[in-house]
Amino acid sequence: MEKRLDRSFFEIDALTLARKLLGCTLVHNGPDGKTAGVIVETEAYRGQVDKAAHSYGKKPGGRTAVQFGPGGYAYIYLIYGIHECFNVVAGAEGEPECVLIRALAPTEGVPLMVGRRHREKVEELCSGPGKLCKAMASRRELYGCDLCGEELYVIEGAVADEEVAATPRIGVGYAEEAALYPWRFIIKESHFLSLPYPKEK
DNA sequence: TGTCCGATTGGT
DNA sequence: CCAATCGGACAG
Repeated sequence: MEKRLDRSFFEIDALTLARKLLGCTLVHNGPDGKTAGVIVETEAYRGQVDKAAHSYGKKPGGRTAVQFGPGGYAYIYLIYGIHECFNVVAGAEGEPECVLIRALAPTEGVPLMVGRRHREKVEELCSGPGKLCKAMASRRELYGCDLCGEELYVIEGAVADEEVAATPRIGVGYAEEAALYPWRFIIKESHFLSLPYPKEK
């Protein structure tokens, strides 16, 4: 029944991985308990060709070091001095790519999430990159954590193309031409997105 | 060493 | 609309 994704699943380009992660379930099995949610919103970042990526034009080392390693590890960084964002490293060794997880539909550990977030509504527990990190206790201590391990892992899942939309990424207006790349993927009808998807006519 | 600013969020 | 809050990136 429940199958955990193995290393090979993550060893592909970030664009492909971002799409394939929709419908999969991210699990955090930490000291305080277990939380999990279905991935409903992702964004691809490709360091070799993408001005919006932290690893763009960079050599291995520093904040993005883990991105240069093999796929299937956690890239977590501090944003605005306050929040943290969780990414899945994509691609093979030497390819600095990753997928930002932007929203989840909670499936397990909701009371734990409520306690960590100080919010009651399930729809708002994980509806943004910083929110889901807080809800799942993804602190920077998990930087470089193996996603094929026991504390952090992903369960296989899928969604049909008709349920998916691709849009420009959020908050990357500074990235010139890359700002318009349709590298954000969402499950359109999900009620757990960071931004509502406009009604189709 | 110093300054600038962000892959955000929550409260005015 | 705006403050919070800090480390990475880059200029000097």
